[in-house]
Amino acid sequence: MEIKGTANFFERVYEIVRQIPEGRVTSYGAIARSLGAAGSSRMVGYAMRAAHRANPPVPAHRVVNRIGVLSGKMAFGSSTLMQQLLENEGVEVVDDRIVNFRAVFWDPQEVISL
DNA sequence: TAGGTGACGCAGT
DNA sequence: GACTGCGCCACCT
Repeated sequence: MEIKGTANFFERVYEIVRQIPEGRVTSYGAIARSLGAAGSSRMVGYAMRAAHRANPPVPAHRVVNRIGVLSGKMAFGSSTLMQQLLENEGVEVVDDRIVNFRAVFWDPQEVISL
């Protein structure tokens, strides 16, 4: 299914990211698939980089790459800020990588299938 | 107006 | 099983 009401690709990405529960994370690829743009995972990452421009701001720190690495921590201004935010939500992060990534992984399809 | 960039993911070797 | 290269498409300069 596709989300309607959101004309811009970026906003569609933000819509999904905003649905991520606290203490959970997801991957760019998962979001891309949810939007029907499986091959455009890069676009999701690019959208996240500009997430700070979104209104209201999206929890971009809950989005990581497919292996659970905080690839975009730099976009937060501080290399440790992203990790701090995740740990604050109960997500364990070691060496810029999420521990038990599979356990805290949240599939966007879960909401879309509503 | 046109080109380059980019928080990734997958297939092939 | 692990590593490298290519594709993808919207936004920014």
